Amino acid sequence: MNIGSASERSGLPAKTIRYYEEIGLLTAGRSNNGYRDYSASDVSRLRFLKRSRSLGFSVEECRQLLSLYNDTDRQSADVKALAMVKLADLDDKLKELMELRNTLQHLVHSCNGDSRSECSIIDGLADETLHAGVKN
Amino acid sequence: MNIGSASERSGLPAKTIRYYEEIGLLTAGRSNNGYRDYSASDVSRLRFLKRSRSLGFSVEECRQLLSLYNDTDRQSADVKALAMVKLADLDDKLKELMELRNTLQHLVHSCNGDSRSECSIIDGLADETLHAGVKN
DNA sequence: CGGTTGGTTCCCGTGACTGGAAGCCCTATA
DNA sequence: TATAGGGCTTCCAGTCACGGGAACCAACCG
Repeated sequence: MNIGSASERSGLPAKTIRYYEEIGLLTAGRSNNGYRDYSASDVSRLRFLKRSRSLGFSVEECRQLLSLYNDTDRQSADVKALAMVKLADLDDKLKELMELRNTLQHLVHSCNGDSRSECSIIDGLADETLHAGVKN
Repeated sequence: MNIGSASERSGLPAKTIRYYEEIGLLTAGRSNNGYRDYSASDVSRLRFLKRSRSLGFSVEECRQLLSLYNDTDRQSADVKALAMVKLADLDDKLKELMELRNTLQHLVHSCNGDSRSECSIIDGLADETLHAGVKN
């Protein structure tokens, strides 16, 4: 099938599929007219990539996952190890974002939000000691 | 003071400070020798920028915040409105990341992680119906 | 006077695409 | 059969927020 159908069936934009080929993630065959030609299993792999990307794996991590996907002799422990690292990354990122959110919420709550110029958000952004203060 | 001192006192790399000047965020004066020359209030603004960036504001949002910072006649409601939008963005992002994390954790838990090739993580990544299933 | 450090500008690279231009290929319709 | 359209191709540029590094000038130290 042409790239348009593969795009539709995988949910990935054609541009992205060509990009993945360019970086050697997934190379399709070519028809006589020069068009890219995708098989059903290519579409499966594209879907695999889409889902892995949407779960926060980087393209390089997807490259590893895809090779594990393609290798039917792999050990599930290898996959699990990769996923657990990613899970820990996500937890770190979540923690960081939560702290950030709490600091910002603290700033928002402390601001009157009226027509006066005094603004504790601005003051808080200017004063880095507030950051540590919020953490406690 | 030179850019090195401004960098040290603000905590921003010199590269970043030059970049901010290039995009018109904060323009410093120049000494006779052509070096950039920073005042104490420039350093305050740089610190303000650093903190705003670290709280998840984009450079364009920082541009707005900085103009509010510079404008002593502003109304605190304007600042609060901007901060609240950002807070809502952060909440959205957190929610999305949490779902993502839970899906991944589910996949990790369901995998035996042994030497066999059967791997429910790989299966889960290949099968998008699992995603909806995890949400419920 | 030479060496080191710290400024300057400029350009390239990052990650993961997205948009757009120029041109080929295929099909449907007048 | 001519042509209009849509889909496909490649290539180039832009995104965001810088970071690395080259080539060159300025300041300072011994």
